[in-house]
Amino acid sequence: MGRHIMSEDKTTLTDAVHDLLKKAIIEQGLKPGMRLPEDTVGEQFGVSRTIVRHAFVRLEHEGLIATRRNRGAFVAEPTRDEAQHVFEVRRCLENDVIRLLCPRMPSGGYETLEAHVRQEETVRGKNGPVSIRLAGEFHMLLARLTGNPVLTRYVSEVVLRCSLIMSLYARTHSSECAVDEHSQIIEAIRAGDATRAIEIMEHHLGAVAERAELSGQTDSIQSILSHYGKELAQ
Amino acid sequence: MGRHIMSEDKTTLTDAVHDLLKKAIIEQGLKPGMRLPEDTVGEQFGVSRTIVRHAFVRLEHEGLIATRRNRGAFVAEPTRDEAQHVFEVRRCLENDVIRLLCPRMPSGGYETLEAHVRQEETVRGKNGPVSIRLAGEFHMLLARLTGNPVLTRYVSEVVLRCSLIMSLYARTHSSECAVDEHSQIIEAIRAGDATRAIEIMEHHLGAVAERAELSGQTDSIQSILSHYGKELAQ
DNA sequence: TGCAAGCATATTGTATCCAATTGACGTTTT
DNA sequence: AAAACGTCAATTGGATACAATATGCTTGCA
Repeated sequence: MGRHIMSEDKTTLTDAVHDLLKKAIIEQGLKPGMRLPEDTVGEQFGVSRTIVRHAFVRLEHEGLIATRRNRGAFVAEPTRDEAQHVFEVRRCLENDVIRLLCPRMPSGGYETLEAHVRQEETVRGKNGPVSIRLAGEFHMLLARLTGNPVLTRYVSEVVLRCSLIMSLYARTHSSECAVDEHSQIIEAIRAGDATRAIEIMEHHLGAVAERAELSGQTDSIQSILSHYGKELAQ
Repeated sequence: MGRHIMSEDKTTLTDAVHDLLKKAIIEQGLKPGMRLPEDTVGEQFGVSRTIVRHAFVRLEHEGLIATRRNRGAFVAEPTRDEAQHVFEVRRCLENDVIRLLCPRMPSGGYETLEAHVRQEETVRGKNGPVSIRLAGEFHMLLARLTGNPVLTRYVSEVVLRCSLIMSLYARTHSSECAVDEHSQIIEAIRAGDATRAIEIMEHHLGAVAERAELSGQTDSIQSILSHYGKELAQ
């Protein structure tokens, strides 16, 4: 049956539904490939299909769902190739963030970052989902400190898409980010050493991408079909 | 009255309306700040408000329009600060493109680029709108050659937003891009000299941004209100 | 005559309704 | 019995209808 969502009408219904679905996808409540019927979602949240549809448009633009004409919406299920593209852009953008940040870290920026890292350390190992979320937020925070909302949005988008990708391809979720590398990045930026910060960042993200098994294989027909080999093998 | 748009139903109505509005905004048929009533647009294209609304969601996400609750949609009118943020991201992304492209320009890439530059040269000076469009497309083409669709989309978005910004703030449109610098960038990439290519690109985009008068002033309250001073002055 | 409050209109936000496409199941035919 | 065809339920694409909010104008009052 469901009831209305918005506690206060500061935002529109579409925004509310969008945010909830986004959260559900990131937290893997909704798994990649899962179908999202419009009226099911609408009933669940107590809104009409119109609203759900609008939310879908935005989610698709953000790469979190895919829609197929007359077939509806599905939680995005990026191929390995697509995943690699997202990771590549993430590396580019995060390096850009470092370059911008080195000469103009705002006052209080380091304190904010260190506070965040401390928070990450306290939950390390314990609460899996929370530590994954915090790891992502570290990178978004870094972007936000550049003071550039356009860049911040792009970074957020790719970081979130990476979360989705990891949930698809990662062998182990192993907290997704090494917390101590976050500290090292902060220190390198504080020292004004962009080159070193980028080096660490590259290693940091490279480790994540590798864990996702994106490096070796490609999306060849063979690699796809290999998963189905057993059913045909006699 | 208006008739239906889609010649063939390869795409959805929303896509068609979205593309038309996008084109109209970029070509300055729709000028920044202009109001976009839903039913007016709908009647014009022969579709219902539902479709227009969906198109608006995407256009807003792309930063080409701004919507205010219960007040409708307007063609985006970025402030100088916002404009500067867009330009900054554009510089970052285009430099990233160069870094990626240097070690892996696809075969036939240089030929495609040179053909494009030749095309730019033939219309140089003559057809203003066309040469502006071609200049933008050079940068999108460069991005596309990386083979990364995610990066290509982001570059396209900021390039288009820059067009909008130039139409707002540029003193002279002066073709917006120096064609010979495009050639120089190609040559630097061909030589594998990313540093030099980035240097030229920075100068290239810096010149564009300067023409937009973004460098000096900021968006302080004073600078905004100064435009209205006369009306109150006795 | 100038300002404010209230009504009227226009436009947006949301829900419902109709048409068109899809996928599945059952039937028929070879 | 297997394959192809046709019908049917379910769901999406799109339009219309209704409710809520903002804007503009008129009118009343100081």
